[in-house]
Amino acid sequence: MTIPEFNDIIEQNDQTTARREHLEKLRELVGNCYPNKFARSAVSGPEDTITSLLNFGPIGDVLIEIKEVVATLAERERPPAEIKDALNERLKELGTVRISGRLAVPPRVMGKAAFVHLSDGISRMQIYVRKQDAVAISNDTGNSIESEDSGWELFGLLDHGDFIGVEGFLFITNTGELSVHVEKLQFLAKAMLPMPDKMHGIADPEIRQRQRYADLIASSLQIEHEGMTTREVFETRARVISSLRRCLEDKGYIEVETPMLTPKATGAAAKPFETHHNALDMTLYARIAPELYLKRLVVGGFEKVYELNRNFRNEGISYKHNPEFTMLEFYCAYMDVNGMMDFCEELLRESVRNATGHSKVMYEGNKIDFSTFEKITMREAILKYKPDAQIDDSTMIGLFDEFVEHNLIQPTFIIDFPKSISPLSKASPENPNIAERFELFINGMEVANGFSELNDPKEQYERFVDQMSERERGDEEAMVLDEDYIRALSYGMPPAAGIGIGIDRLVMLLTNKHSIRDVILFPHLRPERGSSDTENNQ
RNA sequence: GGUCCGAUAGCUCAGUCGGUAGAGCAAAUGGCUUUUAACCAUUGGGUCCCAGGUUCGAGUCCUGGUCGGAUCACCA
Repeated sequence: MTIPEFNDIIEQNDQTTARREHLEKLRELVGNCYPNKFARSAVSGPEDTITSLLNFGPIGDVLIEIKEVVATLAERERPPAEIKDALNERLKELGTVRISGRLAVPPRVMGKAAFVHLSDGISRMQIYVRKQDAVAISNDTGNSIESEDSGWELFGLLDHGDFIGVEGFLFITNTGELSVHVEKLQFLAKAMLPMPDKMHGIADPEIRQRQRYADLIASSLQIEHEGMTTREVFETRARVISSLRRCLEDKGYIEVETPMLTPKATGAAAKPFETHHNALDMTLYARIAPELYLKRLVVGGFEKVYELNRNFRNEGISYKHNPEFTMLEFYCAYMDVNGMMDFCEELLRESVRNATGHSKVMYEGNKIDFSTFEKITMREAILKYKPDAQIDDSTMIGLFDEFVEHNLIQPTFIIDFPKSISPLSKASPENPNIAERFELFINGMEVANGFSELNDPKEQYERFVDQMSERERGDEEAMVLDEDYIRALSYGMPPAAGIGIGIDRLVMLLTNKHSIRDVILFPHLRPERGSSDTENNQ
C-alpha cells in the first residue's frame, strides 16, 4: 500500500495556493500559526463563546434595545446617532472583551478599515478592524508585534474560514449591529481549503455525508437555508436522546452496556457482521441486538434496565436502513405488553416535546401527532385496508407489509402478532397462537417493537429449536440457539416486558428528514474512489 | 439487483439544431476608514466523469463503463 502525498489528499488549485502563500507570510509575521490556546473574555462568565457573550445580561439588553429601534426603521435607514451613542457609552463601560472564532464570511475590506464576522459554530459576531489601531500578537512571544500596522497586515492575510482571536471594545455600528472594535488580533489556525458556498452550502449529498465537518461548517455559514440546518438536526437528535435517558432514569431504569462483539449473533432476525479474534482464534459477530444480554440482567435482579447504543446488521442499505443504527432497548420486570405500550407512548410524547417543543411534528407534509397513539390488531389492520384478504398465520405478515404498513402515518401500535414470527415473545393467555407483541408504526416506518418477554426456559428452548430448523431450511435470519441464555432463564426471570426503539427513525420524524443518512453524522458510504480505503479492501 | 435521472471552472449552475466553453460566487491585483450576499475596476482559472464509436467537426448523438441520486424488491 502506498502512502498518499499530502498534496494528493488536499487538492491543489488557485484557492489553496493563495491560502498557502498567506500562511507562509503569516508565519513570518506571527511565528507559529497553530498556537495552543486563546484566553477568551471573562465578561460573560466561564462559558466564553460568542453565543454566551451575546446572552450575557447587559449585552443582551443592549441588543434588545437596538433591535427594537432598528425594527422601526425603513430598509436602508440608520438608527439615530443619539440612541447609538447612548448605547455605545453603556457598552464601553463593560470594558474589553476577548472573542475567538472562525471567519464566517470573506473579510470586507474598505481601504483602511474592515469588517468580518466570527462564528463559534452557533452564533456570529461582527468585528471591526481599523488599520491605525489594530495590533497583531506574536504567537511565539505572546506580546504585541511592534512593526507598523502589524494588526492590519495580519488581517490582510486572513481567509474565509480561518480562526482568530481578538481583543477590543463593544460598539454599535451605524447600521445598528453589535460589533467588537479590535485592538489586538491573534492568529489561531488556518483554513487551507475554501469554505463551502455561502449561498448554496453543499449541494452534493455525498459530500454532505462523507465530509460531515464541511456540511456542519456550511450549515453555520450559509446565509439562507430551508428546514433545519445540519447542526440543528444533530442538536435535536442529542435532545431526544438525553430526554429519553432522563425519562428512563426518572422512572428508576439503570443504563448498562452489553457486548458489541459476541460469539453468537442472536436476539433478532438479521444477518450479522462477522469478524475474527486473532489471539483467541475465534469468530465473533457484531451484535444484531442486545436483547438476550439485557434479559440476563433482569434474571440477575436489574428490574429496570436499558441500553442505548448501536446494533449492526449486514443487510441492505436504504433510506431507512444503515448497517449500524442506534437502538434504545429497555426491560421492566413485572410489566406486560400493555404496560409497555402505555409507557412507550408516555416516553415518546415526553421526549418529542422536549426535543422539538411540540407534541406534533410536520413530516413530509403530514402532521404527525404524538399526543394520541392508535392501537389495532394486525388482523383488523389487514382487513381495514384489504377487506377480502385470506388471513392465516403464515400469510399474515406478508399481507401486513404489502397492504397496511405504508398506510400507518399516525403513531399506531399493531398488536397480536403470530407467535411463529415472535420467538422471544410470550403467547397471549387467550390465544396460544398469538404473541403478546406490538410494533409501533409512524409514517409507514417501524419505530418500535416490544413484547411480554418469554421467561419459561423450556418453552424458550423449544422456540429456538423451531428457529434452528427454519435456519436448516435456508432462512439465514432465523435465530440462533443461545444455550447460555436458556441457562440464565433457568435461574428464573420474573415476568417482564421489553421494547426496542429505533432512534434514527425517530430522529428522522422529528427533523423532517427523508433519509436515515441525514440523521447519522457519519453514515456508511462506499469507500471514496482513489483513496487508500479502497486499496485496503483488495 | 431492476427502473428512471444526473456528472461542465474551487463552489452553485447555464450551454439552443452537432460548429472557437459561459454566468454568479470564490480567488488574485488596484481603489475605498461604520460595511454586512459590501461596492467599483482589472486578471487568472476547464481531462466538459472515463473508454470507444458516428461525423469534416462531439460538452451536445450512439455503445459500454465509473460514481452519485431517486424509486422498487429484502431488511428495523
